[in-house]
Amino acid sequence: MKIGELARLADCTSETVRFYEKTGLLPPPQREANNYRSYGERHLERLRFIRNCRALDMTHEEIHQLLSLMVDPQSDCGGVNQVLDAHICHVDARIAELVQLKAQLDELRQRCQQTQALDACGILQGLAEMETAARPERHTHL
Amino acid sequence: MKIGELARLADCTSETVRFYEKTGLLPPPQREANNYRSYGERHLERLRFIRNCRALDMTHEEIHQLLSLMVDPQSDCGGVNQVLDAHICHVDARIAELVQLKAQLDELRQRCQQTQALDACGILQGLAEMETAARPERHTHL
DNA sequence: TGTTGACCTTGAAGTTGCTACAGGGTGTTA
DNA sequence: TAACACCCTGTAGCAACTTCAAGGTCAACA
Repeated sequence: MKIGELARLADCTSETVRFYEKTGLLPPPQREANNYRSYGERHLERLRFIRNCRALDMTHEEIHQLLSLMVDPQSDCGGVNQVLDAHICHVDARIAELVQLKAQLDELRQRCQQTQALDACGILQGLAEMETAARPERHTHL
Repeated sequence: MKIGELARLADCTSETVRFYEKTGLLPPPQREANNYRSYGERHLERLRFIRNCRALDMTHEEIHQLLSLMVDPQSDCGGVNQVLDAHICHVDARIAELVQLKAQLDELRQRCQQTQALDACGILQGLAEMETAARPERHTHL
């Protein structure tokens, strides 16, 4: 099948497929006489796998790891489990960050209960006076 | 004061300051005879304001809006409140997305309780079979 | 036969908010 | 005079794509 059909079946665009090929996530397919890319079922399976991982917000690197761990039929799925556990930790960490951020924002929002002069606005005062409390470094990509 | 001192006082780097100038978030300062940038208190206040907004994960565009809304001393803070409310909505939306994602990941993780052969691993099966359920479009930048 | 339209090709540039050079100039101290 | 910390400009890199430009291919229709 051609790239457009593959993309449709995996719910993405042709550009995304070409991008995955360029970055090594998807192996280069065969070409037809007219230089069009020609894909088979294996490609579709792999692309769907990748898209599913992306739907779970995994990075390309995490996906790469999974794909590498899957090539050796002798190996067990311990590595796979580790990658997933680590990813779940990222998500947990990001949720915690955002919940904390949300609390800060709510507190700031409380400071101005009605429309008033700029000078009196508690939000602007808050934004001016906040201690640029060295914001926690990102440990996640989310 | 010179750029390095300004940056230190606002807890960022000189590169970041120059970047803000280039993108129009910070106005170009005067220059000394040697072409060094020369900043005053007003610049520091503005930079701190920007850094505080960034610490709250606002985008440059949101910050731009706030800064624009602040220049007219006649106006009230209704616009400011709106920007903040919209931002809080973004954070709420992102938290909801991630919580939902976390649930999906936990469910997937359940499918493989011990290290086993790749073929049997419920996680890999899950990743292969998941319906690429057109993942919800991002409405936020977070 | 010509042409329209849908599809394919490559490569480069844009997105966000910086960070990290490279290659130079300036200024103070030893 | 040299070392060193600081400043300057401009460019490239990150992630994961998206968009655009400029063109090639192919089937169908008048």
